[in-house]
Amino acid sequence: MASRKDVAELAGVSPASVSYYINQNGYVSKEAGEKIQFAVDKLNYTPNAIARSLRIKDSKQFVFFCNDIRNPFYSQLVHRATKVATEKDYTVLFSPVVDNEEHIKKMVSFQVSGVFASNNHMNVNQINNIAKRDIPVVLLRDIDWPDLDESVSQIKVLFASIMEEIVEHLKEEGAKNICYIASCSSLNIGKIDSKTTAFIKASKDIKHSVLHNISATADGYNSFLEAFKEDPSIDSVVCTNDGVALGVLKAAEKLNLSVPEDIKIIGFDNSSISQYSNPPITSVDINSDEIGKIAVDMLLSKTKKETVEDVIIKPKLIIRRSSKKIKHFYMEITK
Amino acid sequence: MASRKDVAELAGVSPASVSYYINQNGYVSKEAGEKIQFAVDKLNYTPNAIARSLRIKDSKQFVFFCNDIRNPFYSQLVHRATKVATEKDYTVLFSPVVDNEEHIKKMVSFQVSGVFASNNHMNVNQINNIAKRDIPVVLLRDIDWPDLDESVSQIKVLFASIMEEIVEHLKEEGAKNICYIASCSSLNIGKIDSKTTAFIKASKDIKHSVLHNISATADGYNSFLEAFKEDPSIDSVVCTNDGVALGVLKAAEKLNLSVPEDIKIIGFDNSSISQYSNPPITSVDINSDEIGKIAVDMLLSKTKKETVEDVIIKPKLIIRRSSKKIKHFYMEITK
DNA sequence: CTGAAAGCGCTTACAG
DNA sequence: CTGAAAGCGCTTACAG
Repeated sequence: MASRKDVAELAGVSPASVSYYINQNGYVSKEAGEKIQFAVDKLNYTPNAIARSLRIKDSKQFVFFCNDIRNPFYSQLVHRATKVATEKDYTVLFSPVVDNEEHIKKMVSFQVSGVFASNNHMNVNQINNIAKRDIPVVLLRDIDWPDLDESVSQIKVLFASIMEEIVEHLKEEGAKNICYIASCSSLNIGKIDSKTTAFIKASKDIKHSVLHNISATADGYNSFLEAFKEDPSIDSVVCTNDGVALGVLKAAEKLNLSVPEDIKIIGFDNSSISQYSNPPITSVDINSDEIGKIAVDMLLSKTKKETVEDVIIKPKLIIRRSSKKIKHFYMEITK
Repeated sequence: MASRKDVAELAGVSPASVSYYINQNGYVSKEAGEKIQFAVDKLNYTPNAIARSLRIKDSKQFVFFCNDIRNPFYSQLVHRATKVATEKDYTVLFSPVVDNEEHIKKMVSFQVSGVFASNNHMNVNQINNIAKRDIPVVLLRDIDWPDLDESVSQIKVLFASIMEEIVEHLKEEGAKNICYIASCSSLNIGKIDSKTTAFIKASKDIKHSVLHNISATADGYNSFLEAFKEDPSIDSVVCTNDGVALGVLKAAEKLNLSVPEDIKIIGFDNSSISQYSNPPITSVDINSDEIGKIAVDMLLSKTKKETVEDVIIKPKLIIRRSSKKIKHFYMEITK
């Protein structure tokens, strides 16, 4: 691997001039520039980003802690975020390991320029420790943490209002007993996500129940089979994501229940699964693509020490045939 | 941010001793160790990974170039790979930007320990350039590159045999005209992926066609609508992934075609979409989870200069109701 | 316009 | 058992 020194030698200039030339700062004569460019091409030289990072005390790497990119919500978010980061000449360190103190420390120790995290599987201290090191942090807030370091910027999704809208819609369609299938675990105190909290609050006037710790399609399928056996009066299921909703739909089919007549199903994320399943599934559009872009933009602003306001995301309910009887069949395909 | 020097001062030892203590090499007395540990805790010290990387000329970062993690095949692969890498104390730099020469150079310039790439959206030179820098490279081979640097290790999926199996199966079910929907673009010479090549070869005795450059569900939906309008004799569709297959299924529904009687549909990746859709979709299990683990294991071995054999993956055809009339309805749910 | 020099925070052979 | 010193490949204020 050619280093800056090799380039300088070949070009017959000092190493400093090579730096000045590469970074387009400082003065370097046209003649010297040409010699340097020739040497750079010849040696296929790329500046060592690690050395540069150490010197300027910034690696231009953002860390993304996302518990599970197999969830389309996150894969979309990370996809867009990495694209935007790349355009701005940043690079992203991705990690799905979110509950290991040592690992988090390690990721951050790469003199990282900023950290994005979704807080449903982390704890406040982990986030606060990063923020205390003066590293910009943007949090996709799922759980309300009163003692969060105030330097942390948040992206908040308005689950309270959308859950009210969902419950209202289900009531209009005749729901009497709603089951919510949550991805968060009920066991960990302080880890009930705001989606679940919002559901419980929105359902105070109607019979309801919550199933915890389910996020895969297969788990949705099995857990609904079980839940329905225990309580056949369940007539509506709201699911933490579309994959789970698809599992519930399949379970309903297995139980010979008609959707939406016997059982109404609602998912989250408005993924292609919900648009294209049969019947299409009512879902909530949270625009994770946009959140990915927003997250990087916020990180970038924080990097420049600009003041960054928290961002509020207002989800949209997309009603489809899994929750509403629609007389004339039509294709519910958005966009 | 506390540095090693701060710890040394607080503990009353030399910076070198701190290093020896942290890295568990060299000798440091029990007494000195205790003082150092105290200082580390007090200052919440974490060694600077960038400085360490520069010194040992290795960042313990792997780069993953994956064109689109929104595709469940890749999100599963990357998910598992990052988990395994983390266990081994490596970190992963993820990038979906795969066609930008400068960006690739930049990622690699972090004194990276290894690179994983899927080659369907890159070119040989990009890969060879990395390999020439003596960086371990593992390639998920989609396109056959004769002039690939021989230091590159490959994971090859046996598409030839599985495509034969698929075409055979479709013929048995009465297929006369098969359409393959490919994600690769036909425009770029040398970029036809081996899946497409394998399909064309397997279909030499039957009428067939290929649609290019389609990888999202919506595109699958629209492209099939169009293709069927042009050629209503199409009775089978093989799709590059399950998402596309779901789109085709929806299009068939829209056209009032019965599946599998009028039109047989086959997807790829055996994702939960294919297992849980209605009807369930015949698909090909490639075990991307396992590939993620294998990729990191190979990278790790190459890092230790061990000889690494190429790996052959044999996909499995999972037949479901979208391609085969099954008399007694049952749930085709694997695992 | 150009280069010598200090320093980013580490590791590690070497001398004591 | 411990520490002074060289060096990883850069950037950048400073002197010429």
